[in-house]
Amino acid sequence: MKVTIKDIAQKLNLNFSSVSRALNNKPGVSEETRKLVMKTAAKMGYRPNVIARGLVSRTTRTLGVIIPDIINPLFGAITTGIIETANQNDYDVFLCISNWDRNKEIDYINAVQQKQVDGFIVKSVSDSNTILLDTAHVPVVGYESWAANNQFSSVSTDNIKGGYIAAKHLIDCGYRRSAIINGPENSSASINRRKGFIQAFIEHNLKIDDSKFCFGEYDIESGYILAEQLLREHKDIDSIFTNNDVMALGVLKYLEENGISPGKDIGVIGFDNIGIASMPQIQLTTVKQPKHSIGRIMVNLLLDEIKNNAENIQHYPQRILLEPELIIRKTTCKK
Amino acid sequence: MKVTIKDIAQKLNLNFSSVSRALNNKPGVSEETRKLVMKTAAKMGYRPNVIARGLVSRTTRTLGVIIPDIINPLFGAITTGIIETANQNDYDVFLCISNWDRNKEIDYINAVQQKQVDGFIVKSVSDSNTILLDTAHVPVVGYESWAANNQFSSVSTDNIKGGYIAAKHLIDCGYRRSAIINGPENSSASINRRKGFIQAFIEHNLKIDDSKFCFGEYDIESGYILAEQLLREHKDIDSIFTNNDVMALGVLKYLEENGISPGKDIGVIGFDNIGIASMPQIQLTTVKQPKHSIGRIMVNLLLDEIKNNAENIQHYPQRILLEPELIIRKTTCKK
DNA sequence: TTGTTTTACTAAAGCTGTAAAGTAAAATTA
DNA sequence: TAATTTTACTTTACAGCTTTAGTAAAACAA
Repeated sequence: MKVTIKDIAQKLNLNFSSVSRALNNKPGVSEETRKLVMKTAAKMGYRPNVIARGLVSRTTRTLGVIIPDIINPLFGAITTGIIETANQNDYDVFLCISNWDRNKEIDYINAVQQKQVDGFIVKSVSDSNTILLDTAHVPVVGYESWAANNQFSSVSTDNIKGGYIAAKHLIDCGYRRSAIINGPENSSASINRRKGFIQAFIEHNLKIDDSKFCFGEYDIESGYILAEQLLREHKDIDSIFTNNDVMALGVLKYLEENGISPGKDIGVIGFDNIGIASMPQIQLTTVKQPKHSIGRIMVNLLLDEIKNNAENIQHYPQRILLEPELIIRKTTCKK
Repeated sequence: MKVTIKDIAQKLNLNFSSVSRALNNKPGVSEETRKLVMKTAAKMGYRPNVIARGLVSRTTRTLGVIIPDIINPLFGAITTGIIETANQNDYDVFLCISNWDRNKEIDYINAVQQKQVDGFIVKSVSDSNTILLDTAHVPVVGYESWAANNQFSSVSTDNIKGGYIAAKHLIDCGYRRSAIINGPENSSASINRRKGFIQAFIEHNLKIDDSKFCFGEYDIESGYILAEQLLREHKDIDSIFTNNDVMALGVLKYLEENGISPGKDIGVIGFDNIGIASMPQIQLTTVKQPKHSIGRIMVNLLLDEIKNNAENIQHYPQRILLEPELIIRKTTCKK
């Protein structure tokens, strides 16, 4: 069925290792033989079994990528960046979707590691990362994983700064009584964005009330439910900072359904700058993350580490922080 | 470094094949030894190298998936369905994004095939599928590939019917002069949706003008540009059928920016039913595809074929057509 | 006790490829 | 022409695992 170098060798009455060298452009075969081998290989439809090759070289040119969810356009864009950059460097990607499930994440790490990936890119749900690191002796780059574990490199947007510029913008617009719709309580992104947000309020001698922090999942429903809850419990809220755009969409949905005009009646600012945020019907003010670049940078970092690892160069984990950018649209414009 | 069965064998003064049998629960080892091996393997942190195992079994429990784009929520959802179902069956997935580029697609097919995937799921951009089939002797399942090549199985929504119910709904709403914003001219989905659409118009003794068909890419920009063009060239258009929701979003963007009220001034119906379509600010009427199921069904079909292939059971390509469903929202409500 | 069967292993081959070492013939040098 | 080097191969080993065949010892039957 499948053509191997042995089949080629047999056909040409050559030893299979000569065929190997001919195909790999290594010395030790005459130009004549090499050409003959090449031609025969092409004619027979030979495709190297890179798996077998990997057994010898102990590399697979394959990366494992574990992401919570690709329907959230944030991760969709990051994943696209990852896959594109990996492919440009002749790596393929095992894509795993943990669906925010800690156990699934661990299962994936084990399964994919057994497939001998050369490295991992992980957006960890909980911080099972540590386990990963101990058991897998494989280079790893995380997204937003620094706080949890600085044994391996991490890339993220500067979330403190992102929270800060979000708050600063709200304050500049004249909002004074903000609420925050956070992601899960233990999410480091959420923690840092909140931290930066509060910091700006303090710097402007404004108080921000703990009771106006609420926590949920990073999805539309959560945004919707928490908006309802917040606005019911606190009549004085004049603006909401949601920890991502998808949640902000939920907030906007609630506002729309209840005849509350975002921007006028209440300010809303999100995080990520997903595509839909720019729709004229939405016009969500948000903090942009360089999503595609995040993917690209993570891969480049990982490939570096893989290379260093192969050459036994000492590994120093790096933390890369990317700049957030304020995108002002219509959901914040009190003045 | 990495623990192999040989390391375990050496430690226990056993032959490595006894270790192999012990770990795989095959007969030929005493219960005592088996337990000892198991315990030692766990203690030493042994992880089987499934790659090496695959060399012997000639399977990798890996699928190759080639998709044009995962930021379009349609493919995001299909891909999620694929990955989830694959994982439930202990398969991993190489995800490749062709970015609607025919050559990239071919490159991917070659690259991934060399990694000995057990099967392919492909949403082909052009129909390079044929090449694939000839060179790769590997089971393949396509999304919307039947018209192009019925050598391998294909799953899709019944696009003719989808187009039909879209038109029927517009007619029922009282619209009479529709335009169609299609995808690329050679897209089979686009062709079939248009065909069904026209059919409904004919059945209702209505005429639909060829000059109101236009073609573009499946993205927001295309929808935007073509809406502008259509409405400039044809003042009488009362409704637009776009071949997917993302394009419809572009149309809605144009309408919003020009003070034209969708639903009232002009009817808009999309295709796919992506998440944002249900946002109150959007409320896009559309034809729903069972996206997640499409992914699931493709994987199940593929795994069946892989199994049959292994058992040398004759392969008959199947065509699976799923039911589209009309989702009525606010962008169509003339009456 | 001898012969047979079963048990519990070991040895070796094979999956596909790379790489290092070995060899015979051709080409070069003295 | 003989000695040396180069060329073009072949042989062998190995990557990590499975599988088949082979073997020695233990268990059993006659």
